[in-house]
Amino acid sequence: MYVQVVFGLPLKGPFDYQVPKNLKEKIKSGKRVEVNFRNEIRVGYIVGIKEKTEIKTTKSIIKVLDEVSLLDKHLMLLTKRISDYYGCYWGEAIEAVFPLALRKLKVTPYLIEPEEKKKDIKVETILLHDLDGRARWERYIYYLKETLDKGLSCLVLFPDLISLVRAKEIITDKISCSLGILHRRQTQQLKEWLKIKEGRFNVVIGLRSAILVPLKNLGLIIIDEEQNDAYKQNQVPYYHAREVAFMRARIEKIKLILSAISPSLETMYLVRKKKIKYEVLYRKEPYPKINIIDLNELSYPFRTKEAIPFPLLQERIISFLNKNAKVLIFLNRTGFATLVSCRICGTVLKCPRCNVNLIYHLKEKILNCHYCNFKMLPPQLCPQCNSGYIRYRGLGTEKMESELARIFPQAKIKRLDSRKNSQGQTNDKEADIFISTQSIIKQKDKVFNLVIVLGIDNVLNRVDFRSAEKAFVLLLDLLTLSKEEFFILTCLPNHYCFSALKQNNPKIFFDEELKQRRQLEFPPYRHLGLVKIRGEKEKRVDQVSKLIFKKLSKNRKKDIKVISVSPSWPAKLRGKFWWQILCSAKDPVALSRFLKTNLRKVSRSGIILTVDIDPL
DNA sequence: AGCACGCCGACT
DNA sequence: GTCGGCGTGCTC
Repeated sequence: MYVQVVFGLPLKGPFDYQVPKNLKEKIKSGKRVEVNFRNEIRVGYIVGIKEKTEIKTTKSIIKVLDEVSLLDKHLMLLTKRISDYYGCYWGEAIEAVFPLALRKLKVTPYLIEPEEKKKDIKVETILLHDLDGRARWERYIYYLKETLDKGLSCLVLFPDLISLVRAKEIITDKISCSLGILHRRQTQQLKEWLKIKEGRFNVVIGLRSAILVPLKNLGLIIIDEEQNDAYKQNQVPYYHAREVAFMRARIEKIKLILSAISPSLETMYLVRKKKIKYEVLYRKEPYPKINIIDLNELSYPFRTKEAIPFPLLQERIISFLNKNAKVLIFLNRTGFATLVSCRICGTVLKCPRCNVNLIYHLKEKILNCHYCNFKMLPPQLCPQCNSGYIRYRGLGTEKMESELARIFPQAKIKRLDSRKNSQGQTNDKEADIFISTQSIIKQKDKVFNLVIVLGIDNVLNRVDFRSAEKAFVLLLDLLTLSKEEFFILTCLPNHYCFSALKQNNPKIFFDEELKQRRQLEFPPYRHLGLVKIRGEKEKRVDQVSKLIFKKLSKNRKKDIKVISVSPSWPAKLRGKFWWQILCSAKDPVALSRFLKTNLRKVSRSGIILTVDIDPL
């Protein structure tokens, strides 16, 4: 008797191992085994059992690590699908299911598992378009109760810890159930995971990786804020939890609910094709008055990016301050100055490892790289020409804070930085003017009478086909935090993002954006595959990238497009040079298969290659 | 991924 | 002659 074993390594397998007589009873697909692989003791995952093998010299299994199979047939199939879709190896996808402790040689005890129940569920996918921002919970509770009443269990995913903590409170308060919580940073992760495996919970909530929990008798999956980038895994297997949720719902034949204030184009496309149901939850409170300010019409100093056009807004801010109302100034850039340069020779201070502009932070009095976190003291003299005239230009939230303090000395001003926000601290409710970056959006309990959006053009002007989508998500999120008045300052006042917002009609945005995506043949009409090439030697990375591009172009099959080869942004990161090759196809499985077979034989010394299907 | 094997240039 | 960079192939 032999078992087929895969490993959490980029290897095509499976590998056959002999089963000693005394272990035969314990063998089951989905259990982990201790084996010798290349003279190393490793954890392997059993994916099959067979009587014979063509391999001449097989080794024996050393130990079976689990008393019960940790991957049932549903999860086994799911990991296979993930590996086909994202072009990783099966073992890598299987490993993503396990908490860190179980990827090592840790023994698990005998667990009593729940019996399989018959599922009496309407198999469907629904998008809840939550324009209110808070209305979704009523629907969540309805669907959760419906599923629990049928004796089935539910899995609910949230994009970040703040939402997860809030969800725990709401569910504990509104629903009688046994609630399990799973995320990668918790201390009791293994314990909780094994409890879930034992069927001790009928509702499990978690972050991205929870989409792979071994929860039996699943009847419902909910993905909260489905458009959130946090659902995309940024390491192998690069999966997106929403996509995996579709796969899992299909395998388990269950209900899937997606929700968003501003849904992803991928999901909206499925709504338009009538593949999923669409339910709009309209805003309960009246909409704020929306003002789009055209910066082109302002006189010189206020038109530039680094000046704050407060003369224009001063009167509005003061009138709100007089009402004792709350003001939010949104600016998506932390730090004080975003451009530090020499007044004499023009040299801009850049990160030595990433070659991007260093940001000056006033509080810590340091220059900081926002990509690799490199830190240095600001030089007194220009490193290029030795002059003593260093200029601090560009606007960050810190400079905004000091400017506001100068203009509105009577107001209490609070700057919310992402570190504080992610801790979930909310003891700063008493300020008049809040200054914040993107991190404010997670704080659904905060509401502002006046919201002023600055620097949205930085998002719109990014070289990224999703830039409009990202800007629109941001604006709709901010709109749900806004009560009375909403200002956007932009040099692009005619952008369809703003028209859709102003007319309270997201359809305008989705129509235009989908039209453009169709013309460009970009997602959601096709799937992208991004090959990233990185290495220490700039010239070599450049050459290899172009070589791979040529090879891919030559070998490409019908339906597959090999679009471009170019340096990434940033082109240099942590001392390594980065290039990328972009490909697209209708069928993601064909795309990853094509890339896998063609990249296997490419020379790779001094070069690291990664493939990301559906990159964000 | 890591490691061994084997090919070819350059150099104590 | 051999040291070593790097392409190729294998791991049950």
